[in-house]
Amino acid sequence: MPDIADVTMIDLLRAVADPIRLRIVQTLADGLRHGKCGTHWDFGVHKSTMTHHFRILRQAGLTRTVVAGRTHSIELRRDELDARFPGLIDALAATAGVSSPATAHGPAPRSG
Amino acid sequence: MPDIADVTMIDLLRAVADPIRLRIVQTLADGLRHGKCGTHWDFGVHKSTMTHHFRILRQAGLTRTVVAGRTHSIELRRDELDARFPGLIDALAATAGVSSPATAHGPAPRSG
DNA sequence: TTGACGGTATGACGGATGTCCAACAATCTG
DNA sequence: CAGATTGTTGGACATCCGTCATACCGTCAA
Repeated sequence: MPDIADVTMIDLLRAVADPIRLRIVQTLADGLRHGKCGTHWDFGVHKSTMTHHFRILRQAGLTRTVVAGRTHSIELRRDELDARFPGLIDALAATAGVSSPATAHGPAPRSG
Repeated sequence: MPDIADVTMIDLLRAVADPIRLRIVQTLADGLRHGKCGTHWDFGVHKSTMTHHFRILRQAGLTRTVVAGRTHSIELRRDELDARFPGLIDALAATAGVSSPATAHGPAPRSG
């Protein structure tokens, strides 16, 4: 896990410029710890592929890994990232890329 | 140039996840129009390589090209981008990735 | 028309990237 | 110990990406 001062914006952007990894970061943006278990992340890719993505995120300085027994969990390095790249995580976690744009008729927000 | 509604966050992130293109976007963040002329952008790469990067940015929905005679200029689609991805351009344009992180103090706020 | 300038289009090439597979390691359970 | 669970490591492979070189096109100036 790199020192946050050594993390460049390019490192960070390259890490999140992948559909799977962006989804992971957006999920982790809730501030909670999430397991690496395949049951939680169902992207339809192989187990080792997920390991690969988790490694990219960690090496990019985005996440921290917590090992407990035989289960591993990851969490965003939120405070450090917010200090180094103000507003970036918030912007990435925004639902703009997930929800449908105004013109398209996506799933109605179901106000209830 | 794609409709802003068709632009995904992944498109956008892939476009800026390159040193040259991120610098271009950060420069364009001043809201002004900048020429594509090689004299303005000296990245030490070939002319056609710059054309390639400009194309990526345009196809990703980040920039707009204005042709005047034999000179081409580009500008950020700032308003549309801010509406679709709130805070993202601001976060990318921040100097965090440019200034030196060595001290970890960040740029002095210069109260003046 | 000829030439210079600004930029694009196309093809080629080496390196990076995402994916799978098989093997391995560490931990809990019996 | 044996077995199951969780995750990593390494290799292999196809694809994508950034770069260059060349050729080409449109505009302005003689």
